[in-house]
Amino acid sequence: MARTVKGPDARRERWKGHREQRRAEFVESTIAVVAKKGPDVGMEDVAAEAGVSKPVLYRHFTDKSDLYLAVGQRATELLMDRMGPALAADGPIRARIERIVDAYLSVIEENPNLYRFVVKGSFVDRPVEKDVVAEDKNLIATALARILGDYLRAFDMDSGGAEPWAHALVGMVQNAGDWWLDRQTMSRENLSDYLATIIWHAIDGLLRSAGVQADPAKPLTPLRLVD
Amino acid sequence: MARTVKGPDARRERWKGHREQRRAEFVESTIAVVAKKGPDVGMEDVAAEAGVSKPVLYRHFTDKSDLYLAVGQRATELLMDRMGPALAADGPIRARIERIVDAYLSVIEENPNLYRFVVKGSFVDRPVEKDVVAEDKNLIATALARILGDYLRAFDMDSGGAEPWAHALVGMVQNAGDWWLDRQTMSRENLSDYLATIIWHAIDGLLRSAGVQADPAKPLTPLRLVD
DNA sequence: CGGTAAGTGTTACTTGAGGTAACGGTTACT
DNA sequence: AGTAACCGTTACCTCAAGTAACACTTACCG
Repeated sequence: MARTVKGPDARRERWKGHREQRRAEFVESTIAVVAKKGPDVGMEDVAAEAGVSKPVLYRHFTDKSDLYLAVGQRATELLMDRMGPALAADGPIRARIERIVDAYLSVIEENPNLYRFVVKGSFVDRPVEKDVVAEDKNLIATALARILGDYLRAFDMDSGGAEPWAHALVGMVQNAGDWWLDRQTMSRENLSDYLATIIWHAIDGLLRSAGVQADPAKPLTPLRLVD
Repeated sequence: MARTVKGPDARRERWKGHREQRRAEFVESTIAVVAKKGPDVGMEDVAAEAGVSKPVLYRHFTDKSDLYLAVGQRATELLMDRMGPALAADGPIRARIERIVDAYLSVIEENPNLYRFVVKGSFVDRPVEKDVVAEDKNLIATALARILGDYLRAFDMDSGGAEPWAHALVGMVQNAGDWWLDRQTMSRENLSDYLATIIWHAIDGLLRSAGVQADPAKPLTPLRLVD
């Protein structure tokens, strides 16, 4: 008799969630071996770190590009875990900027090899919409652009610059962070302070041209960086 | 009798400068094929574009990394040819900033594939001191840092931020340029204007905190961006 | 005019990393 | 015993970077 009235096949249920967990384990193995050996690790290195052979790896990832993507997504989680509280916190605008910047710098400082691996992964040959680095920058820039745009529109100013300004601000932190990662001629605390200073001046200048005179020692209401 | 009184061997003199010229020709071939086929071209593509076989190419370049370096240096020449006049020109500070930014954006707009090829070349496995993109950014940032530092010191201010601020400003233009290159939702003229605006505000804010109230419609004396 | 310097040409080949074929094994369920 | 979904392995393929090894060309030298 056909078993159509029974539940799902338990042999199938047995493995529920297993593939996702396995994939996550391989991503962690990749992060571990990248930390150890640098951003140029190969699939053989990742497999060895995970204690499997390459065919096993390829059962869970389409190709190396797919692994880059998965690692990039995990790196984004780690970054947002750190930056999220700083983004959500309220307080004096300048201090908030400094905390956000510092959160980012602390992440790239703790695992510079992972940062470089992820950035390198942006150049692997594949559709640009799967570029995690570009996606992350866009995410942050879009949130910034929304806030800047809201402010500018509130004062009947041209908000056309909100988006490029947001991308410019993201570029400030990333490029200064890259330079600092290579040189480390100053402490992270100092760099965060300097970057917060110039970012604040940039934003302050834009607001002043909109007729707003903001106090850096106070919260900027209703400026919100999180949804 | 020994030929020590004669000039150098003409068989040798015949080829004087030839290798440098040949190498330059291969660099131009690379730029041409990259413009046509995109940043992922291989050595076979470059050789075919130059009308030679791969061994000939490898007589002039140590490896692909060496080709990346040579192309990056050529791209830097092209960039400086365009930016040099803008950097050297005097005039109202804000307008100067806009011309410099526009010069840069015009270069990456004219040959985006070359730009991507050069940036991708930064990730080829080799010593970081041969990274032309990092070198170019450092060159510009160092010139900026010198000027900012000079100004800050003239007013007894802490100039420790000059270098990170310079790298931050470079990052502004580069990241906004990358975003614009991918999207192109606005004209280059508009983007240059927006970027000049936020850069001016950032610099103005730094100067104000040093007690300087600069007029964007006037030259900033003795601010010089060229040696 | 043969020898030489410094170039050129070519095909066949090597190397190594990404990726896969093809097999057998394990465990729990039906 | 058959099956689902995982696991293991080695040998192998593919392809782009890079090279070995040969012959040829042109202009100069003695």
